[in-house]
Amino acid sequence: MARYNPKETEPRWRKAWADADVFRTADNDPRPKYYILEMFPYPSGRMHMGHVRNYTMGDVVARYKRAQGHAVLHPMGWDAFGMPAENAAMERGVHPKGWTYDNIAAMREPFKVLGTSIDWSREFATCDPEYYGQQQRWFLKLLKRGLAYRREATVNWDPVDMTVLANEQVIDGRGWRSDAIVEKRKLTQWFLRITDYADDLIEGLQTLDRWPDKVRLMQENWIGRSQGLRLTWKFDTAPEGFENGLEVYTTRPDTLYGASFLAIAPDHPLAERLSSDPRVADFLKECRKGGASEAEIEGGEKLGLDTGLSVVHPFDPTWKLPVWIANFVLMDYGTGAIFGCPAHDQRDLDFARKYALPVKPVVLPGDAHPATFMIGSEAYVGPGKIFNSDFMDGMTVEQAKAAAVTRVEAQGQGKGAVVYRLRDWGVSRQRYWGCPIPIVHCQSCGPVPVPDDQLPVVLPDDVTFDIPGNPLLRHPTWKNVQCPSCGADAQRETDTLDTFVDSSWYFARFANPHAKEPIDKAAADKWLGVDQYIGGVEHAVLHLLYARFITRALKDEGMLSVAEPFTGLFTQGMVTHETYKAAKNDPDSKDEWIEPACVDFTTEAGVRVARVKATGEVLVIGDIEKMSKSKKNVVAPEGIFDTYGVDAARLFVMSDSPPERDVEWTNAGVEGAGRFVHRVWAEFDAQAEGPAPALDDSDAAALELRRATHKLIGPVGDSIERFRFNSGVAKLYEFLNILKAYPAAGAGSAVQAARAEALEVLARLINPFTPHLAEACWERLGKTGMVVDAEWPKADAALASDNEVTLPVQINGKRRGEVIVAKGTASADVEALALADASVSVHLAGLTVRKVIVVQDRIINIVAN
RNA sequence: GGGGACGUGGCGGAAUGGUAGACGCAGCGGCCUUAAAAGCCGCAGCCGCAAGGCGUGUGGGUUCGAGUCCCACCGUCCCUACCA
Repeated sequence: MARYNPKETEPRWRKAWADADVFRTADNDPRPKYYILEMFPYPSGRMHMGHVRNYTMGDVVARYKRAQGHAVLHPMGWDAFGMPAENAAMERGVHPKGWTYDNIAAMREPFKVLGTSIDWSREFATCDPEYYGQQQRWFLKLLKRGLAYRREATVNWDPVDMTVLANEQVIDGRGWRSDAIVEKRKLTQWFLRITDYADDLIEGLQTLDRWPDKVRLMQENWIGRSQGLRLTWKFDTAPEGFENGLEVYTTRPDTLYGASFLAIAPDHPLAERLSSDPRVADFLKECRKGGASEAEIEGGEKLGLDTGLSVVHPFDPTWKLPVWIANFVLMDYGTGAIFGCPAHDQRDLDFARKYALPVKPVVLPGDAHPATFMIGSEAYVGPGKIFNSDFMDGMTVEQAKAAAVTRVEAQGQGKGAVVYRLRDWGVSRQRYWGCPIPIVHCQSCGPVPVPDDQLPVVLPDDVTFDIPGNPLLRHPTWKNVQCPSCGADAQRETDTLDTFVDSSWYFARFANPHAKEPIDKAAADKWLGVDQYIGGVEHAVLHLLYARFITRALKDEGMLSVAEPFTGLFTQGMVTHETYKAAKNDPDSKDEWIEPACVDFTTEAGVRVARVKATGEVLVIGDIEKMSKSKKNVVAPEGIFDTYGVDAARLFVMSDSPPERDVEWTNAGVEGAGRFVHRVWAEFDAQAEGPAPALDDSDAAALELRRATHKLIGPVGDSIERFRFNSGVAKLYEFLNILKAYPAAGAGSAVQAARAEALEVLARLINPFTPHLAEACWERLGKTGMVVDAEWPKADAALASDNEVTLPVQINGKRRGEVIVAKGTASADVEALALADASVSVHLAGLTVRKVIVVQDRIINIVAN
């Protein structure tokens, strides 16, 4: 009896799968298709436990669907453009291209070791010219449709690194790498018109019934549709250029009679118009200083300046309101101007109290009296009846909104409008390692698309990173070209595309990764949408929204047939680990984190104590956190594979926690999974070799085992379908405990026959989770072929359902006994049995039975007092 | 400020409104061993010798029956944020 040796077994089976090329997907496979995809990884060069969890999850489903008879597409690629490669170039003098492809090569190995059932023939990286060239092709089609455009926009500019930073890269107003104070700069940038699809993207969410509600809600909030009124206020005396008045946007036209001031954003054109006044100029300077970091907004005080201008109320020509510049008004939402109704908006109220502006309530809560209702320091934002409002008096808030809009529209001063929080997607990046935007700028022709026969626009290799800024911009020759339109000297666009563009269509490219057009429509029609997409929830409003937008845009371009890229979505939790840090005397000193590999544990006086292995120094056990370099709580998968085996690692991440929740990595946990692997093998190893004897249901023990076997099949499959892998694994553990009670008896016994059946089922049920072990077991059973190609077992319905059931008997909801009856026994008979039961009747002594509830085959409850 | 999720043993967690705590980890006892490790067999929510009682964050409600449904509160976590 040889102990199972994963180190020897696992590579052997991976080779067998590769040799047989079992995971290659044929486009002409007639079986029902199933497209499963995990969010493709960034090639950092290191696989981490999050990858193990993500890709194992997908692999469990992929292998299960294969066994269920689906043609499964399970491809793999690399999200390979982006800043880390350029940072490496700047820090270490390596080339981003070499660095990236080296990383891909380094990561491909552990991904293969993980044993996932991936069709590697479809692999590509987004930095392959073959891929990004096709991306340029469809970008130009979007440009032609007006979905891509250029405009001047305010961006975060890092003056040291001389580059634009994304909002996420600005930390407390400083560049994340340079630590320089970030400036707001106006630059001409490329945008994708995602706002054209705002309504469509909201509506589409309703069709995504296999997405988590949470993600759908996050997208809905992010798009932020609001219904309101655009309203133009006439100036009492109009400043030059604003003769038409000042347009504001409001969602509360019902509160127009409660208005007490107008306020414009500091970067509103009117504010700029007035900045010749030194008071205004000073104030605008003050506002810009603040920066836009969240912390500053949080504690930020509301600042305002009265411009001295006044406007006329739309419903009362004698009513004049002051126009202020206020720091809390945002230029890029609505019209950049608001009317303030302090009584019914908290920000307006704060502002009004500070600058002693009038506060006039116009919405009366149901329980309040008009004479006594007062606004203190809290605005009233609830429902009620309108008052103090002339023609709207007595209306509900909703009625008044409609009435005000109608009146304003009739006066020609505005229009009901829908406004979105969502902004167009700025895709320009002043960076080298991205997809070049295929445009040539010509003095006379303007921006000209690069002609199709000159695509792809390939990144030049001879670039330098010794000084900050965009290497493409300072490249001596690359940008100098002739205008494709007029032939004059012209310059290439040196911005590259946001890497989120790369990941917005890769799932469609997998249908045929070497097509001569961006998307092979026939292949895409066969495979899309992705039946099951799996990834982290952190992409809920970034990647997952962008991909939905691009899919729609490409559909409208006729390149795709589906509007939704991912019909099923699952967002998995993170892999966490305990943290360890050196005890410190000075509370202000920096934490010194210690890697788990350097820590030993003992239990002293019932308390778990962590010590540094080498020195014995006692450590502080910190929080359980996402594995990260900074906390040094990372456990490398490769080491775990080596120590415990790949299957044990896979099994542990699938079994310990529900998949949507975080899982804490513990060595004890993976050891437990490893024990299961060995115990499974021991059962197969103990089975007598040779053909199994015939099944014999007249043997009670054998029949018992057969029942357990057939009862197992449904729940395990169900747990995979419903993404409850931990429960499925628990069922397998439970079954093994049952199986062990039936020792491999002498050859030819009924129990041995039942065991043979149990093992054959078990090998197929563990296959999704521990595929290497499953193959070894299958081989041990003497089966021909590999278990990877075996069908999912079918449960015998008669065996899987009991013909006897144990019914608990409750008295007033407390369990007092049980009766065993044949399944489907009539209620009256069950009731009689229950009342006759000795342990029940003891508790009924002195009580009168009022009612007996019998739930067939489930429970009996006796109501008595 | 707005939105969402979640509170079950020492720990991770099971439980279509129907026997709460499956399964695993840690723990305890035993077997095996010269010994240890591994392995195997058992025990194990809490109080209690037991009978029994109490138990799913707290307080109410619906129900024959609530971890599960409803209301309020407390706590933890996540997302989002001067969005007019």
